[in-house]
Amino acid sequence: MNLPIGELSRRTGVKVPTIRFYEQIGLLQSPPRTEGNQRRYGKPEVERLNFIRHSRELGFEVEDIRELLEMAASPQASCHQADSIARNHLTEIDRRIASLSALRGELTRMVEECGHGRICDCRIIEVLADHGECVTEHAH
Amino acid sequence: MNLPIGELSRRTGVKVPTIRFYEQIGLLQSPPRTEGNQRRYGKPEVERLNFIRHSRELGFEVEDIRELLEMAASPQASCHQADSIARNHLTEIDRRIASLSALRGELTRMVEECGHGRICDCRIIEVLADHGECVTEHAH
DNA sequence: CCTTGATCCTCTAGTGGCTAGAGGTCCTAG
DNA sequence: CTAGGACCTCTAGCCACTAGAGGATCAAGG
Repeated sequence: MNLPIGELSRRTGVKVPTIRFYEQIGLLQSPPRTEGNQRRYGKPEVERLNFIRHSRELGFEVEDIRELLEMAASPQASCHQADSIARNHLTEIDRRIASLSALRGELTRMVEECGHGRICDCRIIEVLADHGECVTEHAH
Repeated sequence: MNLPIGELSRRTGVKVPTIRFYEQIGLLQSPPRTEGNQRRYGKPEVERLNFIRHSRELGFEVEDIRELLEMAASPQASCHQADSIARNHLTEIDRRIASLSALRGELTRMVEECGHGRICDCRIIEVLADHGECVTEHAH
């Protein structure tokens, strides 16, 4: 277990530049180096990076992950804060889903009403322009 | 109709720096200036900017909007391309909704299973760590 | 021991779509 | 003529990476 960065990358599915980036912003600690200045990682880093990857996949922001990692490091503490981060995130996801669904509705209507004729009669352009006429190039 | 940028901003709901930004990236043409070098806008710009704002609200990317604007400027052309842009966007929206919903499911399960006890027993942290034990701070 | 080529290093800059701030000029009402 | 609000340009920052230049190191084969 003395993995170079490429191997850590393969085991976690996190790209090499991203790993270095995580180190730079302090999500990962600086690992020990070889004499030739190359990073070498152990098992704890594999786990920590998997934790980060999974959290990112679930859409948590880096700042949230920072807190979640701290919590994970003190197993005897209350998990109230973790719960709160997760719930806030859930609310945000719900908000995004709602907004995307509304948007989907408007887009669907737009596309369905398009008569596939000239731009001038196109509902898509019309809806975007938000008024009853074609938008004409303005000669000012 | 010889509006300063602040008035254009008020009428379209697009912030002043954003208008200047749109000009910089070529979404809006450079308007005429006063002797004192201040921008003055007319009605066509109000319409064009409303078109842009509405498109952004619907989640279209700037490159898409660039094309849509070009189309809107040639009203006799076929609207096939507009239709295609809108359909692609709709597909992308569907993809995002699906992905967020899946994520919502996992998050909900996580939050519901949290026993509100110690981190060590917390499903949230456990799921994120993706294995059966608490993640412990690695002393290397 | 030496070469080869894959992997590693650091550093800078770019992505998208803005937003913020510094430091200065202009416009207009009183 | 002055005050202060609105305007100007320019640079830098946001998020979470990604790309690329230009060079060093490592491990395996000859």
